[in-house]
Amino acid sequence: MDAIMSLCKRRGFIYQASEIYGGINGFWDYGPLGALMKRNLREAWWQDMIMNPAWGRKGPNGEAVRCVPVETCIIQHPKVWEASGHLAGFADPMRKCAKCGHFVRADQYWDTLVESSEWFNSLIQEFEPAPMGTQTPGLDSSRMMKWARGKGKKLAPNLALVRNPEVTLSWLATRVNGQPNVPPDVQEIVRHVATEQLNATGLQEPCPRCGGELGAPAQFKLMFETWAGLTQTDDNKVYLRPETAQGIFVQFKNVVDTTRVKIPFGIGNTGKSFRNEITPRNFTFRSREFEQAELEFFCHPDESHAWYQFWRDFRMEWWRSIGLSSDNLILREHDKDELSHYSTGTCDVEYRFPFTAPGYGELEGVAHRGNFDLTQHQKHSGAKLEYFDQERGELLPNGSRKGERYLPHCIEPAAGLDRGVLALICEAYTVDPARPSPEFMKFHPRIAPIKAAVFPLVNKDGMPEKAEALHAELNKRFGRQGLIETDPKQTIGKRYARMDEAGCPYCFTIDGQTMTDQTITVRDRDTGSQERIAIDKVAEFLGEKLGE
RNA sequence: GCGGGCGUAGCUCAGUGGUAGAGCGCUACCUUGCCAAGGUAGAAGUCGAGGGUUCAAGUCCCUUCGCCCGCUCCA
Repeated sequence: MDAIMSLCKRRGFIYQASEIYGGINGFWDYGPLGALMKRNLREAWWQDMIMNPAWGRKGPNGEAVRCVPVETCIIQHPKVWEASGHLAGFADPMRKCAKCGHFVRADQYWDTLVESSEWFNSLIQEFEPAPMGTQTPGLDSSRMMKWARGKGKKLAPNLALVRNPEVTLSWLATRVNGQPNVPPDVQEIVRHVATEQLNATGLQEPCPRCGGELGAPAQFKLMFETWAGLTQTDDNKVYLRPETAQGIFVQFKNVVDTTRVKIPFGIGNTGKSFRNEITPRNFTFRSREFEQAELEFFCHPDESHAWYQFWRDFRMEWWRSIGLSSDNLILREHDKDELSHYSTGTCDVEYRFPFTAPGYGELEGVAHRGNFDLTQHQKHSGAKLEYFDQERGELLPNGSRKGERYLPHCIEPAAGLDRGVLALICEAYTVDPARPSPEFMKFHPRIAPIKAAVFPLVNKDGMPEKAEALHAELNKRFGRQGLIETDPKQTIGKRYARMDEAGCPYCFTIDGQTMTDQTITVRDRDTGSQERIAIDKVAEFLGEKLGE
């Protein structure tokens, strides 16, 4: 991975954001080649999902797949995120241990303690089992003292009971003798052993890991906040979207009402999203600002599972078609218990990145979302989002249908473009020590930022002029798709090697023979092999390779 | 947030408290007739940042930022 990151920097694929200021955690910029490559990926998605969805295939309903685009705002009405569940889901109250910095979800505190706290499970064995019909375990202060000085010291060094057993245990006699009829339960006992100075601090709750006292629950803000308006008041608070999908759901009705689309159809949206990841890591894989390419495909509930399978299979095939062809790419269906209650299927397209291996990292999620989102927005906004399907319902005497009103179900293939670029880079990166240029990038021609290069074999004898003419011709025809390079300087091997490292699939070289018979050599990046073709067939050759 | 590692030229990395280095790459010229060939010259550095110790700090100490790894988290 280090070698890949180093190449990314060296050749201008990916830079650290704000690098001259020391960088900023969780943000990355694309250099010239990276920006071209990402554009190629976005463009491929756009072509194959919006302009010519699923390569013109028929869907499970037997008709061509129809999709339209939208481009929605990063900032939406705050209620959008309330309705979608992000505001609640993205802000789990967490408690932080003052001693070791460990985080615990406040709502799962006791479960976490019982399930995963070593010291708690050790300490509890020092209690006598509670007699039948009571909540009170038998307590023995000398056993607890012994535990505090032995096991406790190792397992829970910051627990009050361990730091100061005499003081901490002093409550015990008072408490038990004072209220013999209301014996303490386990939670109360735990609070007491975490409390050194009852009068000063009140009862405390211990960290499941080290026993130190936990702070009050604090909101974890996973959404970026800002203010729409000049004053930073709660009234003006807005959020940067954590996913592009909600913009689609919110505009669903408008698209239906204004563009003559008919169910089933999809709405696509690409753009930046933002999440305050707790731990941005693994190069660009988990960034705080990232770009998504999402399609929300709306269909009748009865057809939804068939469409789910359709998109799941197509998306897998699509990633393969642009270069992720090895078995590093897998499709993982979520288990039944992993599914949301409204979903009948979700899968991830996953790639085995060098930093996840032997595991996999998610590239794209294909989710059956049911009508969850439209239901939520209908409820929160009060707007009617139902679709009136004139092709369904019982057959009327006049031959038309009565129609059916329903909330469509939705299949969501949601791809991460930055993760896509990263996977394509990892997949393309190849080292072959047998080659003169051992390090090279095997990009699919459709994705490659540099599409071709034209070289004079040597910089004299009319070759550079000839090369310049061919370069101009190719550039005119293919320059919109990507870079067409040319370079008359230095030895041919060096120029080939440079192109290999940038992932340029084809080099066309003018040599002495060109002068006499009007042929040039084509060098294939992956094999290094060469063939001669006529100079006036070069554009045709390249067009074919680029999939025109 | 914790623990570990790292941070010196575009890249990979040397550098013992005492003048800032190498290889590759890059630029120019020469040479060059198919795979990072050779020669000559050149440009390129806030030694991550800030503070401290010292006559003197890339080197020692403290703080901080970033990257990588392991925990933790991941709707």
